[in-house]
Amino acid sequence: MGRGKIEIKRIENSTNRQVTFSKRRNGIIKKAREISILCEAQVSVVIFSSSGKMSEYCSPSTTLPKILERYQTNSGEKLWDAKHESLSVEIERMKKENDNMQIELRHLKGEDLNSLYPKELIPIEEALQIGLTSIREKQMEIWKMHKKNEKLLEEENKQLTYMLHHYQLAMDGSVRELELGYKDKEFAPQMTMAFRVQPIQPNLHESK
Amino acid sequence: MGRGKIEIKRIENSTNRQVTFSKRRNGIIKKAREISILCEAQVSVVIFSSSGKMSEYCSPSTTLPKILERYQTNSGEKLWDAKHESLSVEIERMKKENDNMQIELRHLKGEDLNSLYPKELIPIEEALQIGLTSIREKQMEIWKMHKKNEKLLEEENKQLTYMLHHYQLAMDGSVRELELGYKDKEFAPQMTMAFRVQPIQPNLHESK
DNA sequence: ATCTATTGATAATG
DNA sequence: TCATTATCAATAGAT
Repeated sequence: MGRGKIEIKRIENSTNRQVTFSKRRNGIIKKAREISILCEAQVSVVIFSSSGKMSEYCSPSTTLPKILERYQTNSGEKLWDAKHESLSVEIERMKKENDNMQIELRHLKGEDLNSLYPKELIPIEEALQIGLTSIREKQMEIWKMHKKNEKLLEEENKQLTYMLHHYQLAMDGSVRELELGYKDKEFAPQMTMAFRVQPIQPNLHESK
Repeated sequence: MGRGKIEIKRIENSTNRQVTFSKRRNGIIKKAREISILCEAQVSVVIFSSSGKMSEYCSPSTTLPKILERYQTNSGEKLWDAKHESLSVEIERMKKENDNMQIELRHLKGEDLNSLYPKELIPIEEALQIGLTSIREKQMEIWKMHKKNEKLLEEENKQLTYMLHHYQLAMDGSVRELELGYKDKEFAPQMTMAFRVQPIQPNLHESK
């Protein structure tokens, strides 16, 4: 149909090809719309041009996903289920892993022990023993840290008390000097600064 | 095109509709094939007749899943990703659950304790203590069962020994009677049968 | 894009 | 469903 018959093979002229694509694409979509209406058919057409431009048609009575769903049940072909399958396998794998851990946890917590053979109790007991030892070591470690911290604070306290004492002596001196008529009031504060100590900041959470 | 123009609206005559469907479906698929070849287009056509019969065409250079993949990236529409997403969410959820259990297990085994606050050590210690108590109770229970079993076996032994003793006495009697000329040899075995006891069959795995 | 000669598709019919 | 064919629709090539 046209000014001449054309062979059905790739159109070499790029412009011609592009033009023919446009015309025929419109034709196909028009036909798809017509058969949808005339025959109550459900039609889906998806067309990509060689340049990558997409065109589509879908019967108004449906949607592409619905058509594809129907396609799958009808053809038995998997369009996207293949992708889903790998995910389902992954879920199955994790579920098993989950169950195993759940069971292990329950056993460690002393539950469901009847489902075990007597022999199987031994490694669990050992694990618990090791866990308990570790926990208690950790607690001991923390307790020691607290203790050490206390000691440091006590020492700091002692030092501060000592400083304070000197400061008071100095103040008393200043007051006396003031009373005696000394004019230079700058010395006393400078001296107290010299006695100041670095605050100790032990960190109880250093392990976190 | 045909012996008369037709209006584009539902064909009421069912037979006509069916025939027209067939013809036009072939026409569309032919056109799809042609544009594929002429213009290097990628085309997918899926048609369902009103009676549910499916026809499809897909360019030879591709497959329907590939076209749909391209459709999705091109249109941004989700064809199957909704399902895909829900599965991904499920996987994510399980992964988190998994991780939590993994951590709990490690803590119970005395690992990674540095990642905990001192306060958090206490419930773990308690859980371990409870677990250990349960395990040991279970072991004690099993031990008692063994013990009980032993006792039963011992008793059975004693009984059997007693029976054996009687049997031997009876045999001795028979022999003596035989020596004294008694003819009735049937009595002795019958007496031993009367002494037989039921075997005791304790089941050490009764808890499994 | 638009035009139009020509081929292609198909409605009606058998 | 299949074949025929008159008629309309699509479109190739030109503008």
